[in-house]
Amino acid sequence: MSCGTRLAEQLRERGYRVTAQRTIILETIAHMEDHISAQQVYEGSKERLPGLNLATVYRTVESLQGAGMINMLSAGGEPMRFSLCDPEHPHSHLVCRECGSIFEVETEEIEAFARRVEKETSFRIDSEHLTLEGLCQICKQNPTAS
Amino acid sequence: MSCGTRLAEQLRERGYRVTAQRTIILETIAHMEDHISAQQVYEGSKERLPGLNLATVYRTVESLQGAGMINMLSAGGEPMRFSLCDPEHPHSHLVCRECGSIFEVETEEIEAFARRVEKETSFRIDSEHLTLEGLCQICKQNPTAS
DNA sequence: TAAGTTTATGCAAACCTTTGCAACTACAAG
DNA sequence: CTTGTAGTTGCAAAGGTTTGCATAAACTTA
Repeated sequence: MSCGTRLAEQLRERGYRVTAQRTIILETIAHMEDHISAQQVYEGSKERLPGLNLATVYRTVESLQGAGMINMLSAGGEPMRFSLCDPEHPHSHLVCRECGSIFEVETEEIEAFARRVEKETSFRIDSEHLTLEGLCQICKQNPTAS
Repeated sequence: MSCGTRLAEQLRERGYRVTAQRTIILETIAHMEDHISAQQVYEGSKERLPGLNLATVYRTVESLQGAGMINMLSAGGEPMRFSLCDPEHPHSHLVCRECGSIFEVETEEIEAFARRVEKETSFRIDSEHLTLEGLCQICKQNPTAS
C-alpha cells in the first residue's frame, strides 16, 4: 500500500471523503519540507491537479487538521504553515518574531502547563496546535529587538 | 492633566511622536469596552477625526503595542481586538474556539511556564501578549465540540 | 520661530484567508 | 450498475490586514 493510499484510508476512517484534491494535497504536505505555506501547497499540488483552486487548499487543510493528520502553525503576522502530523513525536511550535525561524518544543512541557491552567480556570487550552511567539536565542541578544 | 494628555506623554517618553491620530485612537481604546476590534476603533475615532483612515488605525495600534500601552489579542480566525494595558493587573487571554468568549488568566502562571521553556530551549516566549485558544467550561461539555 | 530631518498619514493596491453559491462527485443503498 | 443525497469543489466576491508611495505633520536644532 503506497504512502498516499494509506493516508487516504486514514482520512476515510475518520469520516472524511477521499477526493483527488485531498489525496494530492496531503501527499504534497507529506513530501515537501516541513512548515510550508498555503501558496506552496497550492503550487506543489497544482502540478498534479491543474484545475485546483486556492480556496480548496484552505478548506482541505482545515479538514486535514480536523482529521488530526496535519499541524497548522499560524504565527502572528506570518501566513499559516502546515506540516504532516507525526504521532511519534508530538510537539508545539515556537516562532521568533524577529527572524521568523521556527523551533519545536515537546508537548510534555506544554501539556503540564495546560493542565495547570485548566485546574485553575476550567478552560481547556488546545495544546496540540499551539504556536507561541517570542525571541530566539540569537535575536534575544540583538539590541534592535525589544 | 487629562487622561489623554497623560497617555500622550507616556507615548512621547517611549520615543513615539504624539499625533492627533494616536491620541484619539488611544483615548478611544481607553474609553470603549475592552477588547474592541480595529473597525470599532476606527468608527469610534472617526467621529472626532473625520479624515482618519483604517490603515492608520492598524499602524497606530501596532505602535501603541510597541510602546506597551495596549494589548492586542488575535484569536484564531477572529479579527484582532485591543484593550488598554493595565500595569496593575497584567494578564493573558484565553479565547474559546466554540463560542468566542474571552477569559483572562493571571500572568503569573504563564510567566512560570515561559521561564521553564526558556531554560530548556533558550527561546523567550512573549508572555505579555499571549492568546491561547481552547474550550471554555461550557463548550467543553457540549458534545458537538471535539 | 524657521528650516531641516525624520516619522506618520492617507490613499490605493496587494495579500492572505474566508464565504456564498451553483455545479459536481464520492459514497451508500437499492 | 444506477440512483439519491450529502459532502466537495471552483469561481467570484468580500473581509481583514498590510504595504508602497507621495504628502503632510512632528520634533530637533539653530
